[in-house]
Amino acid sequence: MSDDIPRPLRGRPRTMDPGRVLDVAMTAYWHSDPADVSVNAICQMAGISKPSLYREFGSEDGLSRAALDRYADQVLSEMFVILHGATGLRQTLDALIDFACDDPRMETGCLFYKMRAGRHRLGPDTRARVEEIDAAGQAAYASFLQAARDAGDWPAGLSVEAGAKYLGEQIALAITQRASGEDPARIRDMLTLALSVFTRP
Amino acid sequence: MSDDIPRPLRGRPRTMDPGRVLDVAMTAYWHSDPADVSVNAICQMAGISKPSLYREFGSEDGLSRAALDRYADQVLSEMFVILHGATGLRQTLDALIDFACDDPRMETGCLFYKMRAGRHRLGPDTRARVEEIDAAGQAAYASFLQAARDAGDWPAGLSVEAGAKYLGEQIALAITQRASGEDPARIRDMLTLALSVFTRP
DNA sequence: GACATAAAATACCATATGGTAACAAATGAG
DNA sequence: CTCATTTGTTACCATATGGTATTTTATGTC
Repeated sequence: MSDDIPRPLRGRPRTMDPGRVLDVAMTAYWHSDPADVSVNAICQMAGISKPSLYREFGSEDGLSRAALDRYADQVLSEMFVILHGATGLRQTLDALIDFACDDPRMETGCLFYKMRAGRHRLGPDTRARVEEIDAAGQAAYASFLQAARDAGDWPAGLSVEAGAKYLGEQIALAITQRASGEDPARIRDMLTLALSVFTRP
Repeated sequence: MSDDIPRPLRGRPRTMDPGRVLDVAMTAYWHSDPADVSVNAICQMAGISKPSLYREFGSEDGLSRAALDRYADQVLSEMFVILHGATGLRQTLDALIDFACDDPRMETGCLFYKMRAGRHRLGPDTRARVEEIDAAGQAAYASFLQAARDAGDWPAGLSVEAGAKYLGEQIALAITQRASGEDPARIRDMLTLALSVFTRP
């Protein structure tokens, strides 16, 4: 994944740190909303000029896509860890509830969900990446639920596909509600209620 | 509610029909997204000039607020009818599911939910109205559920308040998913699953 | 020092936005 | 007919956007 760009031998040394710029962009997109953060604003926050940014990322689409990549690596991966290290249905659902409702990083919502909600405003590359992540997430939910089903615990008359979609949407809803300042206890109650369909006869 | 504006005795007769303009605006906001429709575009679609619109509605906030008012009158009222004419828990939930999943008017989503999702982008008046409608909706859900609870059918350990919030959010989710082109059958399955918590022991 | 090279910043472009000043046209009152 | 009144339209404003042509600055090479 690390691009190991060959540093040139001659020329003015670069002062712009792409990683730092990406951190700025990712945080701004994340804590506010991708549609409400302009490239101008990011340049100002990062203390660089616009052409510097455009040389590195090509376009706004390139920047937002790179920011989303970084977010997937640094943040979203944790959710996949929870799913892949699943021990049992109830425990893993509880872990997901804890993550969605209590993890301080999700206090201002999830960048991926924000981008997905406003995907029609994204550039083609970023949108493609959003759909990729969405599919990966759904697959992870599905394989987790399939394992639970194989282990026995499963409500009758529910397909794994439908359950995965449902689970994903309920978690997205909870995190999105956190971003909009809902009462955390209420959110937890609602998510617990929504996911109780998996663990009740 | 009808403003019965006294038509002046003198002056150029008006050709602009505020109702028609509001219909154009409401439909555009509704079928696209409030944040993606400019006043310029609305003027063009309605075939009027910008100052005409601004004389009538004062500002973009005034226009969007008026459009939301009209939407509440013409569309949202139906949902309140379903709730007030509630006959039983199961039947009314089914009616809500039908409305959310099958009503052709919700095929492109719900203007109210779209505005609520992007409320931070709205002007103060429109946002205030959104919150008003939100509270009214929640109250309607609560009184419906309270009646069901009084009638006997109610899961243990669930407050009416929490149930109302949950119900409202699940319906909002379903309608929002319709707007983003999800498979209608899948949406119905998910909403049915979500609302099954009300009707299962 | 002179020069190629790469990165930086300034200053700009076209476009779009919400909003308005200034003016034209259509009516009733005198 | 003249004039006030009301509406409508044209043309404009300041601001912001994504994006770029141009120039300046800092380096290694010769």
